Amino acid sequence: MATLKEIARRAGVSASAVSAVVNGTTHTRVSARTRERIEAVIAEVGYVPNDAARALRRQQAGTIAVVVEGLENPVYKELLLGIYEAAEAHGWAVVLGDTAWMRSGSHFLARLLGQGSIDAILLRHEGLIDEEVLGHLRARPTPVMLLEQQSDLHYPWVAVDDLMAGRMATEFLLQAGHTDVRFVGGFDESRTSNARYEGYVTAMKHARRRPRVGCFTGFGVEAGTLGFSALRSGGKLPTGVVVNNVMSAAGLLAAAADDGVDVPRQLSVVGIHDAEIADIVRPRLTTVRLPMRALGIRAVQQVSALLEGASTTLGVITEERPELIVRASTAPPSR
Amino acid sequence: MATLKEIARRAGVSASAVSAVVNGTTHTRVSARTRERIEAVIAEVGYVPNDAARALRRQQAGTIAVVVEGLENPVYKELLLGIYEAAEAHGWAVVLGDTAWMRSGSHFLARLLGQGSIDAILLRHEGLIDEEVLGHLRARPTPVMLLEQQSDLHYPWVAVDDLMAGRMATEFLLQAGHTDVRFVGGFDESRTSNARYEGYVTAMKHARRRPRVGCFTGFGVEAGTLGFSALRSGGKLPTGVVVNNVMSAAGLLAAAADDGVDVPRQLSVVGIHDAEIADIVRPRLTTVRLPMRALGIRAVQQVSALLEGASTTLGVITEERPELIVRASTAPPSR
DNA sequence: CTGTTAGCGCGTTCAT
DNA sequence: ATGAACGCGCTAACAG
Repeated sequence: MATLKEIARRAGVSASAVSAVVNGTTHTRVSARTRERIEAVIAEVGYVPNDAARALRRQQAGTIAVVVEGLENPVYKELLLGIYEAAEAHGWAVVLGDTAWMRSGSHFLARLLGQGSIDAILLRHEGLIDEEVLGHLRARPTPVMLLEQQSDLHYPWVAVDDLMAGRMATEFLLQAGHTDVRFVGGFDESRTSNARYEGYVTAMKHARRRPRVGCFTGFGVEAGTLGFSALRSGGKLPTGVVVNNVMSAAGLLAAAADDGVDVPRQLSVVGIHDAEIADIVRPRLTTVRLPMRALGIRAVQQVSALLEGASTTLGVITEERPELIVRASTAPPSR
Repeated sequence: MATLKEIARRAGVSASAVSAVVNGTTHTRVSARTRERIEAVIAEVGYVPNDAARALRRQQAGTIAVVVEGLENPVYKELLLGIYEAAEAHGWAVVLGDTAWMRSGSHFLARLLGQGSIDAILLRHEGLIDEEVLGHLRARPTPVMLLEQQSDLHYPWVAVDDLMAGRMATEFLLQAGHTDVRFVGGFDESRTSNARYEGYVTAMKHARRRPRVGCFTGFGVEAGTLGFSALRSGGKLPTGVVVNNVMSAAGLLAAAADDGVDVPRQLSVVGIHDAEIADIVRPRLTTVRLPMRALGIRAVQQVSALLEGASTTLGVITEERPELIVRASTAPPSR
């Protein structure tokens, strides 16, 4: 490949002149004529700077990594969009990975841990990462920002208002006249689950209804089917249920259908998080949309500030609130 | 951060000795005693090699990029798993991106184009990428391997047997007694769509049934709803339909339900590609599972060979065949 | 068996 | 306005 030096040789100028043209630097000034010459040669040869050399010299790679748990989960679509947009605006490329890849000894982890190719890491996990891996990460100077999760390791974090989301979902059912509302799904070491559940409890207490202990069955679709079984086997079915995650809500819906339970006439379902799946299933799912795009943007801003040595002001973002999207899986109780 | 040189200084040895220990090289041999000293210092200081310097020196980054169109599509789950596993086995880290990020001028694209941080690119797109971007890519020496797509730019490619998949789906319906079977979804510049459609046509002709011109409505969920409308407005509804993509099939199912059409009694639906969604919707979708994991593994092997200067033997992989997964969206025709 | 040396490609300071 | 020289951190060939 053509190197900077090669371009300089061909254009009959020094390497620093080429560098100045490529980077628009003012340190080394160059006349309009030589600039044109250089640009012509660059275009002709198809020169592109070597990122490794640049990263080494500049001591930053211009790339941030985003690692999420369960990449195939559609709820990340908006988040990634926000991250990508903000990162580009800040001059960064973003690369993605799945937390499942962060195994001890993996090359993926090595890339995250080793300096020079990744400037910062945005990490979205559910508290299921190997402590050892987290320890490695902690030992490195690469800034890590947690998305939707807190850590006892005192990492900075940003999150949407999950408590509010849980509360909104519950209040919606309560206001529709439901009295027996349950909370299903999630994982008790997860901040999001706890916050959403807390929102549920808050809303119930506020309405002077007795909250029931949440049934934390996990995250995926199967968490919904499991959740439904739990409700089923727990005596009388409630008339309303708030599900921790839209995928689980879809699973619960499917289980209800298989069991002959009519949604929404016998059971109203609200899922937290909005995704395309909500419009695919029948009945369409009522959901609480979370401002994931805003979260992504905010995360990038924070990490940018962090990289520039700023102290971190973080936590729950407030620029945009969760939003209830009423579809067909909810109705007033039929009795 | 601690550098190699720093470790050498602290351990009172030369840099090359440290390098040898870190990399397990035999070029420079080192005694057990010094090795222990060095390892102790490394552990104490928490030294990790600088990837940028390594990449510059070795002239390879140890990272391959995978760029897919519509990252949120669940059909990539298996593919990415295969790629990740194979890449790790070959000593590579893999980073992901979405084709939507490959815009002219984006930093993401710059990282793909610039040498030193990415050794090879695995690209899965549907023929919708900017020609200009493709041109840039072509001008670079970084190997590009196309997944599930061919290109007029003579890139090497690998794909699963999409034709077979289309054929299997169609034959299944035919054998169940259907005579009016249609093909819906996809995009006429896409190799996958064309291959699957060709499979449909082949099966129909083989059964001496008249294939109908495919209705190429796109890829997503909306392609299914659009497809259903098209069938609806085209006179008598067929009794069976092969849908290009499982997401579109789910969309078609939803549209059918909204229209009061009973699946599978009035209409049998087979989706190509298997994904969790097939088990979420009701009725559950009959699908043709494609060996995406095998495809990912093969792609990595190919690109590895390519990087080592081998000539490329490629095309449709045969180590694993598509597989019909019968669920509840198909039945014999009711008349 | 060990240390010295010479770059990899680039960006920047300093001297011209 | 321009070029020479140095070093970022690492590896591999070579000398001891």
